[in-house]
Formats: sequence, structure tokens, C-alpha cells
Amino acid sequence: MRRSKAFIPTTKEVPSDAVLASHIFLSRAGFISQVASGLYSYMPLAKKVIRKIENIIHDEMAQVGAQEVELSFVAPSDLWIESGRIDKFGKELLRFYDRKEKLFVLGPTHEEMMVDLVRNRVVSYKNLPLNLYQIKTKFRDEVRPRYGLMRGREFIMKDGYSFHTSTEDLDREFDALEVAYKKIITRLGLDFRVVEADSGAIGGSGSKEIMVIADSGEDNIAVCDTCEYGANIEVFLNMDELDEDFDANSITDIKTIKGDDNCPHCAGKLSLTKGIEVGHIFKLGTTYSDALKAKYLDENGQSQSFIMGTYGMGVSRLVAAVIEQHHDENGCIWTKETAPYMVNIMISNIKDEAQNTLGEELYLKLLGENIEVMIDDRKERFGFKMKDAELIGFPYTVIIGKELANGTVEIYDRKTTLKTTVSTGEIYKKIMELM
RNA sequence: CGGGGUGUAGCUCAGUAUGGUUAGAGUACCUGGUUUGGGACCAGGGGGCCGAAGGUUCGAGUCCUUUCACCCCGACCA
Repeated sequence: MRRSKAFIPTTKEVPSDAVLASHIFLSRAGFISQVASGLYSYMPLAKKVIRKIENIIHDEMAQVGAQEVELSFVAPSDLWIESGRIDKFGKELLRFYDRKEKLFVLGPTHEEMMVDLVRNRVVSYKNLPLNLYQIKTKFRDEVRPRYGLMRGREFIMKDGYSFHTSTEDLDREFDALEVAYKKIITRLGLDFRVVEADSGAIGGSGSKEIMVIADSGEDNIAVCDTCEYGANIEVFLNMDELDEDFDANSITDIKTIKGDDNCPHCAGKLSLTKGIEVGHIFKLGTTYSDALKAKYLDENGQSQSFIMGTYGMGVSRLVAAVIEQHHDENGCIWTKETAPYMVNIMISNIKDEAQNTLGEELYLKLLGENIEVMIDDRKERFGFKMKDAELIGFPYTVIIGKELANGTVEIYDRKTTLKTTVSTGEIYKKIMELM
């Protein structure tokens, strides 16, 4: 892509309402644009990042044999009445009437829709287990949306649902999905913990959250310094039966824990940190299949309710989480798997013919290799283009500038902020090595 | 849903206590020129229903009433 033609409206000014790094930089670097409270439009750079995350999810879902479907976003309220959740969800569930005065809702999560899709179609144990998922816009009319993509009302989520004939088989699937989720977050280049969590309003028994470690996270989690154990703070407190007056939001109480708590699973010490919940997996059991009368016939010809699991992952929230974990004072630092463009070719002085020629040549060559490459061909000065490149966060920027007189260019590494001098003859090879 | 705050140019904001030329600055944008290794400089230019609706007044960005939107703290939260 040519920067001169790219729709990437970057700004020097910080949006007045942005607090979090991800919100500030995604806005300033031209990834997202707020439309209303909790509603954002994605511009080209954001779309590219989202697509990359989605591709990794599809990839790992295929590995565990989950199949992609797509449920309609607008859902008839009947299903929500049938499951009994229409009242439980309250105002967070956005309702409206169509022209025939029929009540519909915008899906905040899709247990009902998925069970409805499967019931009366999968009617034999022979066709189980089954794991179906989608990546789709969700809508929750949050009381208080905030923090940019972190807590919007409309957001993109991967939601998956599995159907089983036994709790043992559900356990197996649950573990497989936990592994898959870990792989996804690892591939995205994020530091995370899987923590024990509360099942919440969805219901069910086992529940784990994937927490991306970040100071700006909204969840307090206790993690062991020795083993993999981690727990959402509320869960940890319940287990340990600490004093009932404990207030998880109180700083003094949190400090109290920090001092003297041992891991319940090993001899390690627990410490407290903050996390961004990017994934949540549940063992649902038969809650929804019972409510919606979704049954199959077992080996003995007996009617049984599906035993279900559900697996969510916040795609748009992951975009923000990457930046929360990877940024500096100058802007975004995308990881290799999430970068909208891997390479930015910066022509320092567009009027310099030699610089221009080399830049164009390299650009076409990389394009030919399907490298995601941007060429900054704007008539701007060096400093302006560098600031812009740092704000957007390209992993690598090839600086074609005055060093060209010595037959060299530089590769600027956004993460380390180091510049490496490379001869013009080796630049192509060097870049291919970095990919 | 409680408490607080803000709405004026694409963006960041002055101006409102005490009503009074044609509503401002910076930045961004357009033209021309200079400049070209860390968000340059000079000159010229386009851009506003002062959130909306009512009212008070000779006169309202400014005062009054109503309303809408957005943000922050809290509670809530797959």
C-alpha cells in the first residue's frame, strides 16, 4: 500500500476522552473512530489486525475440529423467552420490534441461537460430539461502556458451543479448547494466564478465563510464581474463605493478601496482578439444552439432553489488549502476528531520485513476495514520517535516506527502537530473514 | 442506576463571572515558494446553525427553562 493513498488519518492530538494507551493510540494512529458511546468504526488498519486475529482463531479451531457457522445477529425474542434469559439479561439485551410488531433482540451471546440450530437436526449420539463456532458482532447495551475497544457495546467475539453425550467427553473438549485458546494467545504474542473464574450469570460448573496481563486490566487476579495456577480474585477469596468483609476493590485488602498467601496447588507464593479478560470457557452442562428441550437419542434409544460447553474469545478486545501490552510513549508496537503491515519503506526525501528508485524497487519486490508492505511516498520530512511510523507501529521500517550516499540504508526495529545499517545489496535478503 | 463534568472549526481548546463590532487561537486541510535525518518555515486561502428547542432582551456563544449527547468516579458485567 502507498501511504500517500492510504486511508490512515493519524493525528498528533490525543482525543480528549481517551484514558487507556490502546484507546489513545488506536485513535491517534487512525485504526478506530468513535461513533457513539461504546460504538466504534474500524478503519483499514484495524480491519487488517482484526482479520489476522480471526485467521489465527480459525486456524486453531480447525485443529480441534470445531466448525464455523454464522448465526443471524438479530434474534427472535421467543428463544430468549424459552430459555428464561430475557428477564435475567435485563436492559443489557437490546430489544426492538419489527414492522409486524414482533419482538427481536440483538444477540449479546448466542447459546439460544446455537442450541436452536442444532436441536432437531442432530438427533443421534452417533453425530456427537459437535463443536460449532462463529466470529460475529455482539451487542450488549452496557450500563457504562468505556476504554475504547476494551468495553464497547458493540464488539466482535468468537463464540463456540460444544455438544456432548457425557460429562467426561465435555471435560475432554474443555481441556482441548483451553489448549487451543492458549495457543491462539501465544501466537498473538501476548503474556497471559489462565485463571479459575466464577461462572457468572451464564451458569454451569467449570469456568476458566484467559487473562492478558496488563496494568490497565479491569480484573484483579492472583497468580502463583511457581506453577501455572491463577485465579480471579473473587474466586480465590471464596475458596480460601477469607474474612467476609473483604472488598476486592479495596487497595488495603489487596495488600493484605499479597503478604502471606500460598498457592493452593504448590508451595509457591501468590502475587496479585491485573488482567484483561480476553477469553472465557465454561462447562454448561444441560442448562440450555434442558431449557430449550434440545435432545438426542442415546445408544439405548433413550432421549437425553445435550451436555454442553461454551467458549468465548473477544476479538476486538484482543486488538486493544495487544496494544495495552505492547506500546511505548510514541505509539503502538504490533507483534508479528498482529501487525497490519510488517514493513514500512520510508523514503526520507521523496525528491531524491536515488532514494525514490530504490524504495520503489524494494516495494515491488516485497509485494511480489506477498509481504505486507507500506511505502511512505509522501512529500514530508524525515521526522514527520518517523513519528508517524512509530505511532502506527510497523514492526520494521526501512529508512532510505542520506545513508544511501554510502550505499547503505537502515532497518528500524520498532520494538527495540534500534537502527541497523544494511547495504543496499543485502536489504531484500535481510528483510526476508526478519519475516 | 447514583455522583460529578463537558458540549464553540476535522482535532485540542480560548471566549461565558459583568449580554454589545464581522466568533477566535493552535493544529489539520488547500495554493505557491523555501526546506529535507526526528511531527520545519514564509505568504495566501477554504472551513462554524457556538449540541438542540423554547424563552428574556433593542441585542444572546454569554442570562433563564427544557432536552439531547459525550466523558469521568462508583455500582454492574461470558
